[in-house]
Amino acid sequence: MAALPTAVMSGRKKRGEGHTRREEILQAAKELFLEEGYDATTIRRIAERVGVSAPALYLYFHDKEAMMLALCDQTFGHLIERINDIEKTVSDPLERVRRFGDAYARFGLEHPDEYRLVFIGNNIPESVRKIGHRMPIDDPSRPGVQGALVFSRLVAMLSQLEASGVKLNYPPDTCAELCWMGIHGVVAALTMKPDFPWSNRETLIRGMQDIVIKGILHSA
Amino acid sequence: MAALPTAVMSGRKKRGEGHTRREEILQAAKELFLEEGYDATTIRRIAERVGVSAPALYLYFHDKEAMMLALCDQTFGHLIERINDIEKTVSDPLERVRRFGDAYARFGLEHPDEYRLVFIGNNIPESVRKIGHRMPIDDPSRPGVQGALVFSRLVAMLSQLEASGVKLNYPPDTCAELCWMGIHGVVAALTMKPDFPWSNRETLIRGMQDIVIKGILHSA
DNA sequence: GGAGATAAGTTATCAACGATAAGTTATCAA
DNA sequence: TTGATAACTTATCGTTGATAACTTATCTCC
Repeated sequence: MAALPTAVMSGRKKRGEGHTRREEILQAAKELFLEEGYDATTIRRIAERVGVSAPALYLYFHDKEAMMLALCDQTFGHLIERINDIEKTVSDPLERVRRFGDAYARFGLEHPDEYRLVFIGNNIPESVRKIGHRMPIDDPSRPGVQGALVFSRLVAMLSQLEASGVKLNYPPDTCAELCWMGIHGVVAALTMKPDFPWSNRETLIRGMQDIVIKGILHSA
Repeated sequence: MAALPTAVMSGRKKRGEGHTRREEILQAAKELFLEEGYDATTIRRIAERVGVSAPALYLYFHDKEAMMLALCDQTFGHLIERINDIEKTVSDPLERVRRFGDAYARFGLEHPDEYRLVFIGNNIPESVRKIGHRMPIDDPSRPGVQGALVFSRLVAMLSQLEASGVKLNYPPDTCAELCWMGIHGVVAALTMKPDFPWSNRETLIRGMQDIVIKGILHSA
């Protein structure tokens, strides 16, 4: 925040500065989503925190879900960066998969709300989606796809693992599904039932990691 | 008073017959939950299908969630019966665990909505629960606990497995958590993202089954 | 067989929600 | 100065889950 002298009392934005308001909305929405959860956060409360009226939010987002999806993409972008780092710094294909699982699990536990929306909740009633909205049907950034992108990276890693000569018990995509489902099970359980007396987190992450890797590797 | 079409001629219940109405509500709610999902099902639609006014439902249930929980307990009761059957007919402790996982996965896939509510969704905003309701705070049947009960059966099975002399890589409850998380990951993924091009269901169930069992057994 | 008592249900209504329509005001280019 | 329009606001809609307060049918008891 450099030279922004004006007070927090956010007045109307200047002509080309709409994107600034958009980011303010995202910031407020993120705070509220994390503080109180997605369902408990209302459009009106977000607007109040930003300092505008509730309908103003619809100038920048198609609906409430679009705000969450934009936040998800933003957050999952960070996970993808970590995956990129792993692929840059780790050469051993099996170790890559390990590091992926570790990064994935920790990421999910650190961002439970985003994780829930992309990989668990996904309340999309979808039944009948309203038309005639003010926003263009598709944001060019196509929010909400980063989650699937993460999964595809795991598939790629396992394909490379097989290509490197390691024998697998299943095709690479099936292996990826099984690995992902195992780690996802850990993340989902810990984030959705945080009050249950689970065993130690590290033990569970490490344990599932060992289990799925041992399980997909063809060992006699 | 105009005579309504006799299609839904459910008159008022006699004095002691309230429980009949309660079951009618449960039946209608179950149909609608399965047809359209939990969120998309409204109190008014349930009441309409039963043939009573919406507030009448609150004579028998504390709120909407209580209806779903009652249905969950009912449905999970069937799963518990199957677990009982397994324990009666299968003596080998390891085979019991296998059969448990198989029964569990199939059950989850056959009852996705109930499964979601108990093991996934659990939307409990919980922030501030209303008081001063008409229903007693606790139904004596204590709905919503059957899901946890299922898990405890798995813990028991793994304790018995260890007691039978089989060496495990982790304490029995940790093993149970890992087994459950793995199978849960399969069920959760398949039910929450049914349109994703997953591998063959049977392969995934069987695969995860093999993986977690191999993973918890201490084998040099 | 009337008189309460009360189970079973109704109508009317609430506040809150997401979302839209239509009008208003500030900003900028010409 | 003007006219287009980006950036808003106010007013309102239809639904939702849930309550309060009133009504009606059924039962028991004298």
